[in-house]
Order: sequence, then C-alpha cells, then structure tokens
Amino acid sequence: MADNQTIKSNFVEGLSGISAFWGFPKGMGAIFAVLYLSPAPLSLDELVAQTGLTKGAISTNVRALSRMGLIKPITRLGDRKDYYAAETDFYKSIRSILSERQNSEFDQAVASVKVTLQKLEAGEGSFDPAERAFLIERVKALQSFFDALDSLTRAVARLEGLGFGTIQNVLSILK
Amino acid sequence: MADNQTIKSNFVEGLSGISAFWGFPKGMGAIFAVLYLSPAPLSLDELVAQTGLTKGAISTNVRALSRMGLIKPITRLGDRKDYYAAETDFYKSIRSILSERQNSEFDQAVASVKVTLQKLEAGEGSFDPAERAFLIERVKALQSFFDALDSLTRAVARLEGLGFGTIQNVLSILK
DNA sequence: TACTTTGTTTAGTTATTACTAAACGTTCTA
DNA sequence: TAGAACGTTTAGTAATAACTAAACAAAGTA
Repeated sequence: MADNQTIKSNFVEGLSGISAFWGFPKGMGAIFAVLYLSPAPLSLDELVAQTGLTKGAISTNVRALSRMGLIKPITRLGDRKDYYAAETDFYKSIRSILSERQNSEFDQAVASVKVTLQKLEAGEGSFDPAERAFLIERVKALQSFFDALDSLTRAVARLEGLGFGTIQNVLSILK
Repeated sequence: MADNQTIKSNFVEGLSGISAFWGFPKGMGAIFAVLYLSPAPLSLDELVAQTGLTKGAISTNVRALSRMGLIKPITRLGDRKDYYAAETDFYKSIRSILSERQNSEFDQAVASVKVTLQKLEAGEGSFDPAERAFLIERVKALQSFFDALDSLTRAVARLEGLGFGTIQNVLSILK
C-alpha cells in the first residue's frame, strides 16, 4: 500500500503540524521527527537531505531544539561533523522546556504586572479610593494566579524521573 | 509620578506581551487587559476608544476571547449594544481553553501519529524487521506520551471549582 | 600556504498573520 | 419607509517570522 518513504513523511508532517500548533516553526517539528525515526544520530547534511531544508535553517532550528532539550548534540572524536539524536525521554524534555520558558520574555511580561500592582499600592496615580481598591484587587488576583502557575510549573519540573503516569494517578485521586 | 493612564497602559502592554508569548494576537491581550481593569462591562465602541484598535479587530478578537472563555458577552434588555466583561475566575478560563485546544488542528496532528503506528503494525511498507521493530517502538512511545498528556489535561479540566492551590499542594506532596 | 570540509551568520525573499478602512447586513427608531 | 446605530465581513496593507542562497569563519588536510 504505502511505501516506506510515504509512511515516514506522514509522520514528519504530523509532528510539523504539532510544532506549528504550539507556536514553533514547522521545520523544527520536521527535524525532530526525522531524528526521532532515525536509529543513528544524523549529521547536519543528512538532515538537509532528509528534510529538504537548507543548512541555515537546520542550523538555527537544531540550536533551538538543543536548547529546549528535545534533541542532543553528539560529537565524535576525530570527526568534525556534529551529529544530533532525538531525546527519547520526553519527560526530561518537558522539564527542559519549562525551565526555558521560565525566563525570557514571559517573565518580563509577568513582571510588568507586578510593577503595576506595586505602583497602585504605593499610591501612584490619582485614582479615587474606590477605583484604586478595585484595581488593586483585580491586579492582585492576576498576580496570584501567575504565582500559582509558576509554582505549578516548578512542581512539575521538580518531579525528576517520574513519568506522566504518576501525575495522572495523582490527579485522578482528586476525581 | 506616573499618571493613571500610564499605569494602566503599562499593565495593558504587559498582558499584550503575555498574549504574544503564548502565540495569540497582541491585541487580544490588550482587549482582555482593558476589560479586566474596567469595573463595568464595556461596549465594542468603548473598547475601540480604549485600545486604539478598529472595530473590525475588536470584533474578531472579542469573539475569540469569548470562545476561550476569557471574557463573557453581556446583553442588556432594550440595549442593542453588546458588552463584554473579563472572566475573573481564571481556573474556569483554563478549563475552557483546554477543551478548546483539545479539538481542532492539534488532535488532527496527533491522529496522524496514531495512523503511522497503525500502518507500521499492519505491516505496511517494506522495512526490514529490525527497522520496523525500532520504528514501532519509537512511535508507540510517542503515542503513549500524547495519551498521557491528554489524560493530564482531562484531569485538570475535571477539577471544577478547585483552584491552583490544590494542584500545587498535591504536587508538593510528591516533593 | 592553499584547499576542503564543516557550521554559522547575513541579506533578501516568501509566506503568514494581524490589522485597517470601508462596505455590508440587520435591527431599531422616527 | 428612510435613516441611524451596531456588529460583521471583506479586501487590501503592514508587520513579522521562517526560510533560501550565499558569503563567511574556523579548523583540519594536502
């Protein structure tokens, strides 16, 4: 029915779609998919061949994937090439991604909420008392929501070695 | 120091950034922020005035926000205008967003992984036995990861009325 | 030292997406 | 029924992001 290449292509397309859905480049998903289906680590040129992307694109995407912990770079002695292999411990990847997202723009944006709250509580601006109280209440609620989210991700990240089965079980207890 | 408008603007920009970070339009974050800081529901025209966006943009973004459960439309008798208010129960919103994401493109992409697995197990393609076994193992692992993720989101969605404090506590038990 | 082989960086292109401006369809009002 | 008030839709634009092609840097090899 379907030949080897077609079967693999469908898989690659699927992961590309998932990648795009989560706001990552499509090519990133494709690269990961190719590596994931490969028994041996692949070099940059092999990835060029198997994905149809150019070296430049592979280079940048591979770097991002490494930073996220979704793939791991492999260097062989006496071989100047870089090889890459898919990380098969998804839980490890998730922790890696979470700690990655923790920083950067997100924290920065969340911080601005904190600043707003501080200014309001410091009496800045010329709000009438009722409005100020209202604003403080609202912003404070948002703030604590972010704090809870943060705690949650930290908690998840702390669960080293444990798989999702565990989380699943725990949550099922709550019904 | 900072006037009322500046304080609010900073907050709006912050939420815009958060929105963008999660792959949503910046304007969506801005609209939610404005509503969130408003004691009373706002009409479309008031949103136009306070965000600087045009009616069209407000219209589409407001629809998306409603679908996600982040804001709620309010209609008043004898008033043809639509009003919108921010949902303040973030937990409710999260559940809503999760169930929204559940469907659509994501499921579709995940399904393609399942199809790949089925084809492999059905003996399609002309892989040699060793490679087929390898591929099946890999794809199966990914499949069960997705299943676990799915269970997790369902479990979270099932926790009606419970706040994040609960989840936090539960996860902290695991250390 | 010149030439290969590798990966990275950059400048420019393509594709996508969020937006604006304006036309449109409805529904209410005079 | 004409006109006004709303929200939606659409066609076009602007901004952004991912990619290609090619120049480049680094580091080995002849």
